[in-house]
Amino acid sequence: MLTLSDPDTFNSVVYSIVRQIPEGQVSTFGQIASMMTPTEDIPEEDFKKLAPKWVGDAMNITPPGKGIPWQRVINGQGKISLRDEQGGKRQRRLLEEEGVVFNAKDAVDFHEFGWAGPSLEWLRTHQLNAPRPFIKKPNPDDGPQQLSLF
DNA sequence: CGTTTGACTACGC
DNA sequence: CGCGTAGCCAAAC
Repeated sequence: MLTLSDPDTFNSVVYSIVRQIPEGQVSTFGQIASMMTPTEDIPEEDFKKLAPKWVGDAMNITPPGKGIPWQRVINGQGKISLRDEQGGKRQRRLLEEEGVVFNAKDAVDFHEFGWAGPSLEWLRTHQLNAPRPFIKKPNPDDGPQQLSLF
């Protein structure tokens, strides 16, 4: 069983997930966190609140040169979370070089660039949950609103 | 040493 | 819809 309360273990799981994000797509801290299940030593409700922040912490100390596409992880608003201005510009540049587009609000449209998550096969072999899906924007022309996956 | 501060989010006002 | 807070914890002040 994974001991996700151990930061090193938690981070290694995060990195393994981030490595799956394809070029030109983005994930979020919350989406990555949603794939993980808390171990018994932490209440689930606490984990749900804290895991996204821990994912952010993991991104903050991403080991360089190991092929971890850290730039593809942004916040739930579709925006870059780096506080450091230089770092933020660098991340945006890296994403734009991959073809990711930022709108006028400096946000990425998940419906266009959001990652649907790893394959079910990969998730199963790594004992991870399917990620919380993005909610599709209801199109007024589509009649009654309905929630659909991605 | 005590305090502040984070690549976050969900939730309650 | 905006704003503050809780949740854990290590590192920097």
